[in-house]
This record gives sequence, C-alpha cells and structure tokens, in this order.
Amino acid sequence: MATPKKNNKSVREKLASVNPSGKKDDSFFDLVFEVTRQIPKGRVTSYGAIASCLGTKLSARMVGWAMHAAGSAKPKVPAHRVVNRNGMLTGKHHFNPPSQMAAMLKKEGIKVKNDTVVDFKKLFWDPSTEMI
DNA sequence: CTCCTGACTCAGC
DNA sequence: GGCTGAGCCAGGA
Repeated sequence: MATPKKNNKSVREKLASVNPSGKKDDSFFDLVFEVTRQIPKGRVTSYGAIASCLGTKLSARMVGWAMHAAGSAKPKVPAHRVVNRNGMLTGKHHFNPPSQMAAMLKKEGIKVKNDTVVDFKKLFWDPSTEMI
C-alpha cells in the first residue's frame, strides 16, 4: 500500500484531545490503547499502521506487545480489531478463548476466514488518515 | 544490573 | 517465489 502516513504528530495531538484529563503519561502503551479504541466498529487496522502513525513504525512489535497489556487496560481495548499487515489474526491465540477474536470480528460484520480478515484491505482503517 | 523474549515488519537470499 | 535474518522497544526473570 502507499502508506503516506506522516501525521504522526497530529495523531498524538488528537489523542491528547481524547485524553484531556491532564493525563501526561503518553506511554507507548497508552498511545496504542488510545488509537486502538478509536478504531470504528466493523473496521480493522494493523500493528504497523498504528506504529507508523505513532512514529515508531520500526517497532510494530511494541504495538503487539502493548496489546498484551490491553487485557488489563480499562476500559477494555478492542485488540481484536488489530491484526497484522496481512489481515491475519496472529494474536488470536492470546485471547480467551482464541476463537473470541474471530467471533468478535464476525459479530461486527467482518468476515473472518482461516484466521484471516476477508477484504481486510477494504476494512482497513488508517489511524493517521481516517482518525484525524 | 544483564539477558531474553515478544500479538511485527522489511530487506535480503 | 518463499524463506531467513535482523531491527525495533519495553517489560519480566
């Protein structure tokens, strides 16, 4: 894909607006959580997209790692809407139960086949573009 | 304090 | 064309 994302700063500001409660801890984790929560229902995004929009495109792993903490995050983070670049539910094994991820996606109208999001490209939600 | 691992991605072979 | 290696940051042992 083109991946023109360059509003990394804008995204951060946007997130600041979402979090006006004097919360200054822009930990990478929190940032990822905010973005993930902004994902519209019936849409999905990739770790790389989030990482890229945050300015840490080289650390897509951290996004996934942050999702690991999503289970303890409050309110709950729709980590099921975050998949890898191929639209594959790589993190489903971390859900409880693993089938929960696909079930949630299906519930939102997203077709999941073989642990992969159908029309992922079409349902793809670019945080640095559609969120602003 | 040091080492390792991890829900990814890109580049190279 | 698919597979492998390396890089990234943070948290846990």
